[in-house]
Amino acid sequence: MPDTPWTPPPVLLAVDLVILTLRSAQLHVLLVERGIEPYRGRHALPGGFLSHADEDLTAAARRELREEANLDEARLHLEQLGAYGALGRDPRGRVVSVAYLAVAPGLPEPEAGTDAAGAAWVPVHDVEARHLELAFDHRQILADGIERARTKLEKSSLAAAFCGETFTIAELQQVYEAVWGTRLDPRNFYRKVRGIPGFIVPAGSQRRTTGGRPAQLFRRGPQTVLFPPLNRPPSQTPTPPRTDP
Amino acid sequence: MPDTPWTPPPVLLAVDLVILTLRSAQLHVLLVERGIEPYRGRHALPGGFLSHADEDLTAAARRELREEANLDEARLHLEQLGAYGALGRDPRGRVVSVAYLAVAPGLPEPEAGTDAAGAAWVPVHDVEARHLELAFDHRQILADGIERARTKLEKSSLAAAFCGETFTIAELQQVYEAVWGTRLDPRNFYRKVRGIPGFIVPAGSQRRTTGGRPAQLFRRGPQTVLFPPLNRPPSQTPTPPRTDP
DNA sequence: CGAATAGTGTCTATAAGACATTATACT
DNA sequence: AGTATAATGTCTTATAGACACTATTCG
Repeated sequence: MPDTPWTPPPVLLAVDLVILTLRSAQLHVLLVERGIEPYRGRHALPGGFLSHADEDLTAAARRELREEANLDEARLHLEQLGAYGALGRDPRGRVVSVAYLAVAPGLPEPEAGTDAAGAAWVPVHDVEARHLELAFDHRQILADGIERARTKLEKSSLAAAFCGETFTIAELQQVYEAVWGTRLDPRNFYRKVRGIPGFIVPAGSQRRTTGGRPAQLFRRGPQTVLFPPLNRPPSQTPTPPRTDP
Repeated sequence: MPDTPWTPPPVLLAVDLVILTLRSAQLHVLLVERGIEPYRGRHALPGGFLSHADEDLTAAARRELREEANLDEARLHLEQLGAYGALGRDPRGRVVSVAYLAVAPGLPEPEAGTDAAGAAWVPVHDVEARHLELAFDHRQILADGIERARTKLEKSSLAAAFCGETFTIAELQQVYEAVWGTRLDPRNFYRKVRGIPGFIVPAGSQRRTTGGRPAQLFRRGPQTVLFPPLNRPPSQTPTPPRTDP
């Protein structure tokens, strides 16, 4: 253990975003097409390097959210997924990525002519089924982000982040069904959701019509921790949690 | 969006470890006393900078585990907690720490004269109750590590990592009680644990005596995902999950 | 024997899942 | 009326929690 004046090796830090949303009852992720090498032409998660040494990790994530996805940073959920630092993950050299999970309410297609040009919402199924290959280790990062969302639906109010300011119970159910990939009984779901104190609160007795009886509108309540939890039905292929990126 | 040949700012990467174990039915964490500034004399999580640019994050964590804690890397649980990159967290400059959670079976005091000299097992309660202040943002990292352990006990076989190769049901129960900070009914616990397929398997009909009827010994089974889960009893102070480091 | 710890059983309250019915809008 | 969606109710079954008892070692 030498006492030499030794300087730790600098490493390049990047930020990558898994931005999830619901579009026509399907879970989508925002992907960009890479314009430069490496992986030119390949789809990738939006992200980039820290812009300057005094930029916070979260600030960098929010900046990418704004620049690459044209998303309002304020009104969406953002949490860290973890750091990805495997050796060969970036052919350019030693790059460690800190991945973030963002959840946004259903939004229109990213507009051409904006900074978000080249970005597009892609059904996550297309990636999971390997119809679409991603750059770097982004397939793994996306899988981790989806898995995080799946587990957090159970005990947190994350589902509301997929919805707008107000929403119906049926819309909320669609979130659970799309993210979990299961069908839920509307009657049991209704009873369960309304039985969780502080999860959702009636928003005036508004209504919204699509041909049947108008539905009550709700907004998210003060409670972020759900109790009792909404348990995900056991599936045939339980996704085992990843030990380490 | 300029096209100038711009180089992203390099950042120093460190690794910090939350090493948890059980000593006399109390949850302990391994802390070192800092010998140099900043925070000289203060207790801190074991950790350090990446030793060279070609070192994996996980490899660095394992190296610190070996050097600072003198722990056998092979036989313990290790998982990433996340990256901590707040701006003022290290007075020396721009340092981002990737934190890892390690769980070890009950072990003797770190021996003086080894690399682990200066390290000591400290009851986590002493830190939580602010009887002991930690360096940097290590109090937060520790809190996150404990919270991670608490949640993972429910649906993963992490509890077995606190035990030795073989263990009794009562020992396993002590793990849950110490980490969750609750009392559990031995009879219900026994029934529940044995009812989870693949969690624990009888290890020969060994025994171990402390004055009463000898207990069956078990070892961890093949199943890492627990179903049905062991639910943590609702507490008065539910720890809300942290959004972002 | 009595003390101490291990293991098993039984009852009850509560929650989950399946399923039927009523309510309120639309064309 | 007929159709579509929302909301509520009932029944059955599984699970969680409280609690009593038997079993096997020790001194």
